[in-house]
Order: sequence, then structure tokens, then C-alpha cells
Amino acid sequence: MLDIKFIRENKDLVAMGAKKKHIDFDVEALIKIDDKRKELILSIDQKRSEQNEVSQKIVSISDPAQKSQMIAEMKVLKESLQKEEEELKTVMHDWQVLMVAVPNIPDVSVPEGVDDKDNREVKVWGEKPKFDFEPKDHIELMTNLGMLDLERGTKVAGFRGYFLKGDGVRLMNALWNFTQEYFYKKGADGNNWTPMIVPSLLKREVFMGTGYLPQGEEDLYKTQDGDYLAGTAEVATMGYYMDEVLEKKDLPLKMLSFSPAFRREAGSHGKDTRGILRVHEFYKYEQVVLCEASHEESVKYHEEIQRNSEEITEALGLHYHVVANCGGDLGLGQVKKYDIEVWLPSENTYRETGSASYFHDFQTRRLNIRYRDDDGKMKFVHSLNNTALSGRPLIMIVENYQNADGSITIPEVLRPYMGGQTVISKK
RNA sequence: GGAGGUGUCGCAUAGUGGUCUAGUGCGCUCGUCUUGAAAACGAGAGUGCCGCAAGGCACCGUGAGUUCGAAUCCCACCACCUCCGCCA
Repeated sequence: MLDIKFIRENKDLVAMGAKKKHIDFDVEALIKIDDKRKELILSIDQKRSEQNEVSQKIVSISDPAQKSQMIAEMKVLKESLQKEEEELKTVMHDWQVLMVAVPNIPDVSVPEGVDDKDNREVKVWGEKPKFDFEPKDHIELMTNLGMLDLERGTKVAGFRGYFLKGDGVRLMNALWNFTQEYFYKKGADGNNWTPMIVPSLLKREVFMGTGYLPQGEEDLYKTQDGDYLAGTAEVATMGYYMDEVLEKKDLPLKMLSFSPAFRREAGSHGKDTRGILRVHEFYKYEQVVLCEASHEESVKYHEEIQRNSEEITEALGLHYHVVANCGGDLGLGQVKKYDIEVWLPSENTYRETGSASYFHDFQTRRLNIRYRDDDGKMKFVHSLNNTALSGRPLIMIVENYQNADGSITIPEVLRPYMGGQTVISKK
């Protein structure tokens, strides 16, 4: 959500931003409703003021005739007050609906474009692996090595269901531990990341706050109690400080949150139907940062959390590139986003393993997360997030580190977490 | 799941229809006094909305009511606490 005052003063900017994101939004319609809102509030406040004043007087009046006269007058005032309050309620409803639909303004550095095909490559690291044999995909490799069971996965959990087992679990756990240690070591220079295990079953409110609702209803699983399952730990982590006033000295707050992630994948029925590249349920470590309300701070930490994911990917020895997402590929609240995409041999292309974005105060305004700045004013903090590690790097490792005999060499940095084991081969 | 209780300005409390636009204590800020500190004394201090301003309005868990007037009464919901049941 943006500040209505800001919208009023920068309506062209807001309109241009929406256009760059390829989102239809009528700024003029919002301003028109806001005019009505202001007009009603003014009138209601005046009437309440009068009511308060007369109510005070009624107490001290002893003449019964005069008293009932005043009460009668107040009854009339009350009626018109109620009418206007009713009207305001309707206006406020419409106003809110429009306000949560106002897209945040993308940064000038965001490339123009409609969808992910227009994303711009900004970095490449490493090289494509060369195989002197026909490389297999992760399904074949993992199934053969007893790391994955898709047949029983679908038997038990339905489409996109899977069991990870054996060395698949050990390798995955090694990745979790490696990631955790990576961020723990960052803490050594006072740059503290707080590890958290956060809930995934959350109230609707928090999804509204993070901007996943009301637009993304289809993508979320919903319970019969009206709660939703989160597709990322970002949601719960952002909700953690909802309705709180933070201390400036505690900023930035950096959180490394672990949680299961649930995705309906409603819009991607035909996509990635084989294997575990796209699943309904997986685990993920997410980086979430809350910082001071300045664009420079946001940019600084955006680069930092992006770099963290790059370093992890580099340590794993995976060839990747980074794209700056184009306007049309940005979410409603995002100002700018980088995707990190790792080379997947079986598809002969890069596939996303992480997504780093910043929001300015778009989310924190909805969630009401503030701090008092040095100038004494309350401000909404800025928020950012990025994947630290999801389940996908497991697939990338398996495919990129495969050997001719179908075994998998374990990346060096993970070996300490697997008892020094160097290769996963058929038992 | 059942029964009961509680939810007030950072914290603790007072307040059961009209000087409560919320009192008091602690804490906080500023000042007086003091070589300095403590103590004492005095003053001040919340958040949001509208407004150039003066000022006005809203906020006593949330929402919806009754009333000329609600922290106070009615209803629903939420959170927490205690006990019982169930499960781990």
C-alpha cells in the first residue's frame, strides 16, 4: 500500500508505475473517492464536535423543558450523523479495495517488458558442465540411487507428491546445515542473522499485509477455518513484527526463516509436470530484512541479500546467472527484483532457485511496522526478502554433479555435513 | 470440546451511563535545587485522521448495537489465564 497523500501528489508517477508493471489501475478514480472520503470525514467530525459540546451542556441544565428541547435537537443531529457515517462506511470500503490494489512504483533501473522473457541478464557465474556421456535428469538419477520415490509420492499425496529418502534426505539436510552455518558465520562480524522456524498456517490478515492477498487467492491453500497456507516463510516473518514500533538502534533486523512452503500452482497445470522442480509442498530458508526508511538502505540490503544467495550457489559450485526482472514480471508491491537461476542440464536452460526483492514501505504500511526516526517522526520500516535455499538446489546438484555411472559427486562444502562422504552411488 | 475468569495511555492499577476529552503509582523527558549524583519539587509527554494554521475528530482487545450522551449497558468475535476432558 502507498500513502494516499503520496498518491495524490504524485498521481502521474503512480500511473506510470502501474503501466510499467502492466497492471491496470485508475488513479483518477481513487482520487475521486478520496475526495468524497475527506468531505465526509470533515462533516462527520464537525457534527461530532457539536454533539460533544451539547452533551456537556445537557448535564448542567436543570430546567426540564429546556433539557428535553436540547435532547430533541440532538436526536435530529444524531440522525444525520448516522446517515453520513453509513455513507462513509460505503466510501471507505470502496476506498480500501482500490488502495490495496495500487501497485508500488518500480525502480528506474527495472527493465521494460511484459513477462519473464523480457528479464535482463545482469550476471553470469561459472560455466556449463561438460559431460562426455549422455547426462540423465534428476528423476532417473535420484530414483536409481534411492533418493526419491515419485510413484509412491503420487500414490500417497497425489499429483506432484514425492518422498525424499535415503541419501536424498542426507544431502538435503547437508544443504540446510550448510546454509545455516553460512549465515551463522556472517554473524561473527556483528552482522547478525536470527535463525527462525516460523509457522506456515497463518491468518488472512498477514497475507493481506505482505501483498499476497487479495490478488493471489487462487495460488493459496485455504483451510475451513479461514486460514491460509503460506508459500514462503516471508509471510510469517513479516507478520512477526506486525503492529509494533521498533527501536531504530535495532535496525536492520535480519531474519533467516525456515518453514514448509505450500503452493497450489493453480496457473501452471501443464508446466514442469515431471520430477520435483515444481511441487505443492517443500521446505525453504528465507532471508527477510527490515531496515530504515531510506531508498539507499533498501538498495544496499537488496544487493547484500542477493550476494548471500550468490555466494551460497558459488560455494556449491553451481553455474548460474542473475536476471533483473522486467516491469511486467514484478509483483504488486515489489520495487525491484533479481532472480538467480541455476543451470539445469536436463532442460539445457537456467531455472530459478531464488528471488530477491525489496518493497520500500509497501508491506510495512499494510502490516503497520514502524520505528521512531531521529527527527522524532514515526516511519514505516522498509522490507526486503530473498530465498536463502529452497529444495531446488538439490536437483541442480544431482544433475550437475552426475557421473557416467549414475553416481553423484558430493560438492566439497557439503561433505563435512555428510560424514566426509564424497560420492553417492548405488548401494 | 466443556466451565469460569480477565483484557484501560510503556508497566501496574482506579474507574459500572454525563466534571473520564480517562485518575493514581512506577518508569520516561525537561526544569528548579546541588560541586556532581540521588532525593525532593515543578512541568511535560501517546497514536492516527482532517486542516496553511487555529483547532477539531477518533482510539479504554475487535466488531456491531442501545442512548441526547458508553471505558461503563446488550450481543458477537478474538486473545490470555484457571479448572475438566481428549491427545501427545
